[in-house]
Amino acid sequence: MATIDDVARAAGVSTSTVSYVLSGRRPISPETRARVEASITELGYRPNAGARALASRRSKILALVAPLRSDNGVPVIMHFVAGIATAARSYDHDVLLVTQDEGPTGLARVSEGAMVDGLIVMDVEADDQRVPVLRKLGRPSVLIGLPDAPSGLNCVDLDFAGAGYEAVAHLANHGHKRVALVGPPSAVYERRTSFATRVLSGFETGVTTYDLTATTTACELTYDGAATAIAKIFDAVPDVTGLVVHNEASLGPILAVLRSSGIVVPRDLSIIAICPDDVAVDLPLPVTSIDIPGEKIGAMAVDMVMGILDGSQGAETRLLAPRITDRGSCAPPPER
Amino acid sequence: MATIDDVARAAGVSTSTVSYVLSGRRPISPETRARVEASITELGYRPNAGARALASRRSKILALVAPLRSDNGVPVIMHFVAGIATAARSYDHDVLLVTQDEGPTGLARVSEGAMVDGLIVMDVEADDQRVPVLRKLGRPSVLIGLPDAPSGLNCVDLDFAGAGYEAVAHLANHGHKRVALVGPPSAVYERRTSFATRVLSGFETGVTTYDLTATTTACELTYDGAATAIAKIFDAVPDVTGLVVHNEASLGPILAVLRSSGIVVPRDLSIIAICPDDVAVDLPLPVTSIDIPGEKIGAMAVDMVMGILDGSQGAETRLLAPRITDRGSCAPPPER
DNA sequence: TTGAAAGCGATACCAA
DNA sequence: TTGGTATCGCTTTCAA
Repeated sequence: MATIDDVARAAGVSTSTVSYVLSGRRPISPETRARVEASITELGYRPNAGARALASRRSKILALVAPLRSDNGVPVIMHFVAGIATAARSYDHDVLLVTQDEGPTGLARVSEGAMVDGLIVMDVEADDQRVPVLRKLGRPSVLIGLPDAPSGLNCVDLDFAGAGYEAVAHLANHGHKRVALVGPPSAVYERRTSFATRVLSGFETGVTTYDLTATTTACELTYDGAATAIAKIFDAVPDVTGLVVHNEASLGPILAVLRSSGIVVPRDLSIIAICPDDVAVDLPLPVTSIDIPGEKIGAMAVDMVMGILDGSQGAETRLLAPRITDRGSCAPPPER
Repeated sequence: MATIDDVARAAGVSTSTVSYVLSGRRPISPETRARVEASITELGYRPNAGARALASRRSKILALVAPLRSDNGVPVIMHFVAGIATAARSYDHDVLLVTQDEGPTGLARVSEGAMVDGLIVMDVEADDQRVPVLRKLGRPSVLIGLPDAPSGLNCVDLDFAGAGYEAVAHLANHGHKRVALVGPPSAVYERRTSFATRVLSGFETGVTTYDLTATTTACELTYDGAATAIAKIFDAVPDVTGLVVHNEASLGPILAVLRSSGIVVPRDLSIIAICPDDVAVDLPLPVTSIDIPGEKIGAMAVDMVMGILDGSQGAETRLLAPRITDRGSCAPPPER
């Protein structure tokens, strides 16, 4: 490969001039710039990433710590990753994938070796082990999610508590008195995954506010799991009329279970989901839902990291307001 | 951060000695090694990735070009990515995520800048634009999939043609005479995505070999899509008795459509799927399937890249033999 | 507006 | 078994 010196020689200028043409950090005369750019294309020159990182102390790489397990919506993860990857490229950065199961060690590894300029951490738990590590590292980082003690850290996410609340409110406003929450698999709760517990608390706030009768249950990602969850709910609140489903993967199975039980949506039971819009649409019956805008949140996370990197932004937490799209799966409860 | 010189000073040895302790490329006396290692832990030293990459011409990073769209199984992609990320770590390498939609440019960018040591490319098309680019780059690379002209390149994948064939054979051996293939969405065929066309051709070979009546159809990833596909099939081959489903996302919807049409599996219709095992299990009715072992294939891809990197391996293509797991969704066809 | 040269922090060759 | 040092390819300060 051609080096920056090759380019300089070919263009008849100094090395530094080529560097400045590339970075734009100082004015270059149009003629010089043209000659340099010509040589660059001619030689097919591409700066060496390692050398650049060494000299500039910037790798132009962001670490993304993503959960590659699938005990909880896979599509939604994809949306986040896609949003992050795309946004990173728009800042001329790349994304290094660090798997969740490397744990806190993974963060230290890529950060301390100066392999990455910043970190984005998904699937945050309430008492996340990585939070203290992140603080120590002192590198720009953004959490997607909301740990118990987010002070000094940057967080971005959907306002899941708000989403839980609004879902209940939506049902209550339709006149429902008995509602239930179908959440993610129990493992997600056991990890105290931030978004799961936040939806739960928002749901409970709503239930109290509107003075409803309610029950909640986890839901495993199998058809059996969906059937069990539904059975549990009807057991706990026999004449339940409204369902909040925060479990994209189980949405299809749940609808199937309901139909085969002769329960008609929304005549007998209203449903509102918290899931990506496309998931809510691609069902036998479109479901009213609160969108989880993964791509947007991912892009925001990148924006925030870049903001910290260029010093234009301090620690903050951004929670996106929940937005309901009515698809007709909620109606007034049946007369008793 | 501490540098290698800091460590050398602290341990009272030369820089090169520290380097050799780290790399193990030359014998070091136990005492020296101990002192150096002590200093390393004490200082919390971590080699600078950029400096190391520059000097050694090895970044210890592999590029993974993955499709972040979702017009075809998302879980299966996750499996591949997980397998690749995990295997890469076992070789002390990291994974840089390059999105599909950067196209051939993305490959050149990370490769020519020496950002990565090797590339793994997923979602390969028959006449993939990236194949010639890959050849030019001259960097170790492995395709997951099989392009039309794979010569000189390294490929690894499930033998999808074999899978298509074996699926048909499985049905034929149960006595079926009229079968159908439900494939991925039409967009996947239009891109001439390698795995889709290979299953198709294997299916057709099987049909010819066993002298069956058959039809094939794409299937969009919505419930409507599943219903349409089923309707089409029964339209083309009214008394079809065996189904090969190569579309993990539609498996659930298809089963739902069948049930609501009063078609009982496997009494009226036998089904064999080509999908990851876990998908075949987590259905209202477990389905006999040919596994797509994403993690394993991903790990093999990494093994191959590493093999090329250390010169122990040349260009080759590895196709994993299809393996059927019987879950009882295939039975002899109903008497007419 | 441009050039010269001193780093950046490792690796690995040449000596001893 | 160990040390000294040139080198990797770029950025950026200092000078002109």
